[in-house]
Amino acid sequence: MSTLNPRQKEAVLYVDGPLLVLAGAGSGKTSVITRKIAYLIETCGIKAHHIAAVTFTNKASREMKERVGKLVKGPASRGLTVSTFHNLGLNIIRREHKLLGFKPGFSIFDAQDANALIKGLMQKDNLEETDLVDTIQHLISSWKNDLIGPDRAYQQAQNPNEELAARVYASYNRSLRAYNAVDFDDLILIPTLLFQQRSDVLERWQRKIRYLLVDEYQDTNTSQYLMVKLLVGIRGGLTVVGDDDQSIYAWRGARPENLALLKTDFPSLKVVMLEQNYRSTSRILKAANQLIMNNPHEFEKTLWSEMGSGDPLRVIVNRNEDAEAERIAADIIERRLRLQNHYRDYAILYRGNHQSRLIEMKLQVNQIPYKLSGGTSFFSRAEVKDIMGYLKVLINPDDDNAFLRIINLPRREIGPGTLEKLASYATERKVSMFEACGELGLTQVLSARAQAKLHEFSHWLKAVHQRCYQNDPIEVIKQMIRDIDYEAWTYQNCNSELQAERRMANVGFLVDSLQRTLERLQEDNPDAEIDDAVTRLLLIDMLEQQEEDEDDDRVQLSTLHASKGLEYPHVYLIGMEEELLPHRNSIEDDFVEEERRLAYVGITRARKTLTLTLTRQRKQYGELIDTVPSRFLDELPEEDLEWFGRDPGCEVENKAQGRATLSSLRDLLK
DNA sequence: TCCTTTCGTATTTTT
DNA sequence: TACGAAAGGA
Repeated sequence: MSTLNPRQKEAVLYVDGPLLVLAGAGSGKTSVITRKIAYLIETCGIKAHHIAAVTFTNKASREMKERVGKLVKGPASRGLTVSTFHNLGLNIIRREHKLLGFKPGFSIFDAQDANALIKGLMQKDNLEETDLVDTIQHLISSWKNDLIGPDRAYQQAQNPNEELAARVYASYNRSLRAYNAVDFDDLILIPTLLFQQRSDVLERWQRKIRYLLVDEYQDTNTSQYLMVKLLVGIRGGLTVVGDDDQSIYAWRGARPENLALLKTDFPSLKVVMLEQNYRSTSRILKAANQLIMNNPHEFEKTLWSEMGSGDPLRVIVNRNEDAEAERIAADIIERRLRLQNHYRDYAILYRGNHQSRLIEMKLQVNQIPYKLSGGTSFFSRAEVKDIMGYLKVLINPDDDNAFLRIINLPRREIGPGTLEKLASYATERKVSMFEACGELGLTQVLSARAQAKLHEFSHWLKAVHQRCYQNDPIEVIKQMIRDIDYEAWTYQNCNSELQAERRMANVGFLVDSLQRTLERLQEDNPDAEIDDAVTRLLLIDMLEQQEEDEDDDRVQLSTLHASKGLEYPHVYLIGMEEELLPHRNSIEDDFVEEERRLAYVGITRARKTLTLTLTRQRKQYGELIDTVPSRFLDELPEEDLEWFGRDPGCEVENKAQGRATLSSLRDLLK
């Protein structure tokens, strides 16, 4: 407790009612949450299994678990819930699945699955507007986030497109039910609706969760907020931590106004402000403060630190994006040698993913190791989807979506014609496609050959399913992957041997993760079965875990969005131009405030130095465009900025200097 | 079924 | 310009 400042202490000690902690960037909010959990357990005598801490990402929840584990030793922390919103929702649905009418082992549809399902539904109804699939998917998701059901969506529809989307929404939900599946949004929506409708169930959960802590509160959407409100009830055992200035996810349904709403919903709300920053120099913070002052505020806050004033912020103007990338590469090489530090101390942040390409190229040329955040997530890789498809069907034979993915993979000579007939037969009989495979009525519609193929497949799968619940399930699954000779299939479908090897490594990693997940679940609950583990696995992004093992002295490349929550000694914020940051679409739609927060997030990632770069000309859609410096540059304190290449003349000199430094450094290294 | 060509489009992304 | 998706041909 002695390591906390007075504000932080106040936030930890206040347990008499609902509390809002407005935690500025780098103000030690994770410390506050973890210490508060320790305080609740050790001093307030609240049992760990009555406390839940909720985050948005797996990464955040993993970090929090780790830090609580260090503070609260031994069995006292047993039963503590630290999880993502979605994982909490999943747990609630699992526990209440009977009441909700789900069979155990229900599937979770990710965005891709949902997209495929919507497309399929529209094709089945002979709807022409297949180009609207993405729009409709997005609309359905926002409706779900706003707790609007298909009926109300239809009533509220403003135009024919929305009407169509509402109709698709209804059949989409029916299909999910038929498949014994839920989508990501349902993981929050379904428990929330259940709580609204069944006060007895709500009370049960309120008795279980007596104190709730929520991280990154500004990122909650309407259904998440309602879930929190219902769970907390009148008891008021609630601490939320958030920062309205770091709200950068409004475009995907986050409601930063939920922060202000708390005041209305909990009149006794206490507000604590954390303004001391432990990360950045005061020059960086001054710039951040001055920038964000241009946004309207519900809560005024000003960050300060005792880290010294530090270097001025550099602003480097380059001729074009090529020069920008080169300049940064040279700068990193030069600084690393001069400051005797590591590649991992540097981060390059940008607005759009495409901006990383040129940078990557120049880093490669200069042999600077780098790590790209984001990219395709582990679960969207084809090989992972394939095996997950098998696992899904194994634990939930009703999942037609997964069934269709794997039925002909590897080739089983079951073509589209057969599948179409099977599908319509299954729909007619109101059974899943897998179930339909074994039915006798198929003789009427299918050739003997096609039927034999289907039989063969369904028998085999049924056998695997049974063995899964009798013997060591992981061994059974490994055998299954050998049975289908997935390895041969992979090698056949890859361009290079290396690619195939990587894919098989991913498959191996998937199975290992499944095993670890199962073991972890069985520690808490010896009855846990393979279906628990598979469902759980769907919510974990293993890419993060995987990357941690690799050697990590690399320059970090990241979008501004993905950089939230992280920090680096030296940050380059590139592309400080109008139309890029703020992005042109945001300017048009008047969302500049969120773009400003995005810039704010970027600036506050930096600990020691911050370098802002821009170009005079940039290629846009193949055309060379004269750029305008970002308005955000004008909003920074001029006296703390050091410009390079602002006048056209000295920029040439700059470049020459950069080249010279670079080549002399190269010689030096040889 | 695979490969080529053409066409359209062009933030941010977690679960 | 540069990519991915969809369509068309072998």
